[in-house]
Amino acid sequence: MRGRPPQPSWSILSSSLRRPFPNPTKPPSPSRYSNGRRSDPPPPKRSFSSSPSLPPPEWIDPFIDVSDLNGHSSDLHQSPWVARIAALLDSSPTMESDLTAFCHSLLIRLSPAFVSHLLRFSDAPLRRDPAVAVRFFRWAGRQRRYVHKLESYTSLIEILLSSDTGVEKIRPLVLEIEEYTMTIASSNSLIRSLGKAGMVEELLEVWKWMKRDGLEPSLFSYNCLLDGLVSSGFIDSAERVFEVMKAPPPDIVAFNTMIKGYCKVGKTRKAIELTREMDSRVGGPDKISYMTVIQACYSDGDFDACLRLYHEMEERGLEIPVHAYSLVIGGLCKGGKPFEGLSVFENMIERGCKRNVAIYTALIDSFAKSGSEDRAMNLFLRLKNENDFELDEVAYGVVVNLLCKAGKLEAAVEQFEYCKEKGVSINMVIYCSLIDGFGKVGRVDMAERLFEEMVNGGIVPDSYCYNAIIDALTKYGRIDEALDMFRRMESEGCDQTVYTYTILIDGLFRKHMNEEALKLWRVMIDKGITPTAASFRVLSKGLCLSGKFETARKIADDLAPMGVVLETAYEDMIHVLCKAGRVRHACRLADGIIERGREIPGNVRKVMINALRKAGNSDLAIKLLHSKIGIGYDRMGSVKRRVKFQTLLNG
DNA sequence: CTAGGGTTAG
Repeated sequence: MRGRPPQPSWSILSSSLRRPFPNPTKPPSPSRYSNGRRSDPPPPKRSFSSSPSLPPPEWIDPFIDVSDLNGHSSDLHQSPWVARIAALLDSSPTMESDLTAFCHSLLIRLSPAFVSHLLRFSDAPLRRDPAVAVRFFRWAGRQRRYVHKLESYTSLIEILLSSDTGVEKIRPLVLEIEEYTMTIASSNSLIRSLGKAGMVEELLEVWKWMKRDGLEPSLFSYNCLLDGLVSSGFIDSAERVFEVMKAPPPDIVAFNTMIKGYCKVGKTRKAIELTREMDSRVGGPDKISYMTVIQACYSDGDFDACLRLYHEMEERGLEIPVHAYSLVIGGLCKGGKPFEGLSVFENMIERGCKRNVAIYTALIDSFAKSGSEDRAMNLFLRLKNENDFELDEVAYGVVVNLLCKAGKLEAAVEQFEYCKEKGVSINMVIYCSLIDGFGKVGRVDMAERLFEEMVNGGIVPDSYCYNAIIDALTKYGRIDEALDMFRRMESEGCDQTVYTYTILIDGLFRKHMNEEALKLWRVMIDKGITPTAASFRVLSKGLCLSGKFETARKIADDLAPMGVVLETAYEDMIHVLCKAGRVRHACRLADGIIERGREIPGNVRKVMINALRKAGNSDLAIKLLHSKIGIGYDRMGSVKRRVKFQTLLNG
């Protein structure tokens, strides 16, 4: 539950949603104006003038009525003032005084509608520059006898929310709105933009004011509220709103918003249940409902569900977006089923969907990883010769990687050089595959050269790259240089991972630098890096083979309270000991497990039986096979004890 | 008279 925001105060919603707000009297206004809460501003009084000798300044409007000229009943043209004022709106420090001087010399004042218009329309420079918009808004507000329209507030807030302005700057603006009488359009606009920005507290304020002014939220209002709650992670609140929606009842958008909400918090099952409910309530899920849940299943790694949902979409005759195909095919590819992926892909083409590079890349990668390198390469070469596609760096990345993994370094370099020629950007991933590939076949010099070429090209290597080069150096005995790289990583601010440590610990043990290896393990633990089963396997192997299996056992014991999942730690150690022919030690370790009240798993017994047989001790092997050692119980006094391996060794 | 979904590599 870490990182989850606190639930907003529900009281506001529950009181206002359950019964209609009566709104008989308006609260006393804190406004400095005498006409109660602000609604539209008072009509500007033309009689006002600061100087009796001059005509009064004129309030200018954003539109001019030209209906008299052309005979149409109502024809509005934008006033030429709009462009002239807009030209003054820039980030210059004298913007305010320029505006004042301009208006003063031409005897004009900007009407509230004029200001609202400048804030609303996208051709005004204010859309791009929120800071200028705020300055203009504040300047206009200081004009004599001027009161902002509510729409100016909503437009300004929209501008601020679409930029990266901090929430703290927007909050006070929202609070100023309290004095206005809400309109359905303004409250909807606010609910939508506040919801998008995750300003749920403010959104609920607006909701309250809306109710206060006797406005019934529309379906649109409800849906924006739901979306706001959902995108801020308040799924419980959204759920309660959804449940009280009666008039209007939830529509397909409301359902889809809830589905998104459940998906967001990881409740994919609940989301799918909701799609079932849609059949009887809104005439069934649509393509967006399906897209949302397919996306969630994909993120969960539940690729079977992706495929099932896709089939459902087909049965219902829904239009299947390309992106749905991408997810389904991508899922099949990741799940190691490239042939099934290909068949869905063919369906997609039949239906006239546009092919894309991402899907091809996924297919190529999947074929390669499930052992059909030839097929993968053929597909790639076919695409390369077609002119419909520009293969990107990801596609080349996949191919370079597959060639490297197959040990075909010359072919990999060929593609790499081709990328350079054709201007396909060479990124870190491609370098990384090559470094790893050359390292794995022992051409450490090439791996090093590529690493330096990458760095000189301005790429800052990440942990994958460092791990690849460290692995190369380590595997071919250059442990000191590997350790140099390890330190370089640290000084460059690149995080060392559990893989980095695993590689080096393994390398150190290979060089019989047992103390250093153990020390490195401790450094890793101290840094708070969670060990993996593989990392412990490397450590325990090294320790066991150097006769320190007590130390290994103790470390495994220490890890358990850390909550590290090393279910197979002891089994791994027994494996290592058996493989090294130290069956006696393996037995002692197994007894240690028994002493802690655990059973020895069947596969571990099998390993021990095989080890005994290999060591030429087939008698003991058979005895173990037919005994209850490690799994059954002995009667010792009144206490149940599992039969120990000791009994085997004692004859 | 608005709103709800969005991928490929080490």
